[in-house]
Amino acid sequence: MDEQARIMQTLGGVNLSGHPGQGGMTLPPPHGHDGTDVDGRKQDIGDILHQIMTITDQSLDEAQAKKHGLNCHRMKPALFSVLCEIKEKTGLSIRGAQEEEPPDPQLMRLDNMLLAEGVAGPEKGGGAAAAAAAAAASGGAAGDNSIEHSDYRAKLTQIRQIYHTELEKYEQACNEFTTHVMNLLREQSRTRPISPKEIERMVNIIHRKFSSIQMQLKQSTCEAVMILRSRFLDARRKRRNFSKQATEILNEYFYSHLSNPYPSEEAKEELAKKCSITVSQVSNWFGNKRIRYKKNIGKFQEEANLYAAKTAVNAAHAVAAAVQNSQTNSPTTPNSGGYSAPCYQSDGRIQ
DNA sequence: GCCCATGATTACTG
DNA sequence: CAGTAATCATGGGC
Repeated sequence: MDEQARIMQTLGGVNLSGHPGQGGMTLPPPHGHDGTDVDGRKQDIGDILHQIMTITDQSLDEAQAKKHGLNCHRMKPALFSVLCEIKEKTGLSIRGAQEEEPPDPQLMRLDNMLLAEGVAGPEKGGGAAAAAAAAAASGGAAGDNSIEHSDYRAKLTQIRQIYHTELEKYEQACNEFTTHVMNLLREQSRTRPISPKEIERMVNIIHRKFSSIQMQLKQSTCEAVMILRSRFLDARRKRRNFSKQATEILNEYFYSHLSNPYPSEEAKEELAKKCSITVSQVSNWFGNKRIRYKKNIGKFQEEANLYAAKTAVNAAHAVAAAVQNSQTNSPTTPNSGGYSAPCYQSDGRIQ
């Protein structure tokens, strides 16, 4: 039994003895609640503190001995029955205070969220749920930010681990404390009447206290997941300019198909591969480009001319190479960029 | 720090 | 569901 328990036990024992002032542990008489005697109360508290501070193993042993003496006292059974009687009379108020706890809606919400995020619940499902959540958050664009996905999963796993460790700790502490209190009460029940109901009530109080701590844990875990998610979503929205090369390839395609700048799915895939971006990024790019070009053709004129010239040079090179090729050995016509024939005029305008 | 360019998102349409 | 138009939010030049 630890020091605290011994103190409590001693206090209980001494209190019960009804002989304050003996045995080195004196508790002040109950105080009036008028609040006028503030100085006196301070003095009392000071006394109590002093008594606690001056507790020694010796005084505790003395108290134990006194308690033992009391237990063996011939008047003890009579005193015990009187206490039982008093208890019986005051028991009504305790019974009246009985309450069945309805499930806390906030706790349920937190539980549901933790379950949905894969933090609570079975391990295997957790990872899958997290991955699914991540995929859903990315708008279904598969594979485009797998780095963030794994990062997200790793962080979520970390949160999950911390959550479970803490939860376990709380549970253990709760059990330990409950056992401790029950032992204490059992011990005390030898000198004062304690009904099983009271013990149950006490256990309930302890459990409620611990579950409120658990609720805090759940709340902060939820917050952590939320922050992680928002960061993840922010990262998704973060814009990175495409490489110069990629923009060039896209522009070349756009201006060489100015009459119909709608790449087919295959063309998009090819462009995506060439630019090291996703198909949806290619679609975004063309969507943006079309609308921006249409809105201000004048502004893009120079660019259009530039790419028209570029494509023309490419085509010329291709032709030259083809001519050279045909002159040497092969009858086939090689393709410079892999694109279809440009359908632009020399000034870059749509045909 | 401002301002324009630009990639991403969203609401809407056919 | 692809495409349009508007809008958001950031990058980057000045």
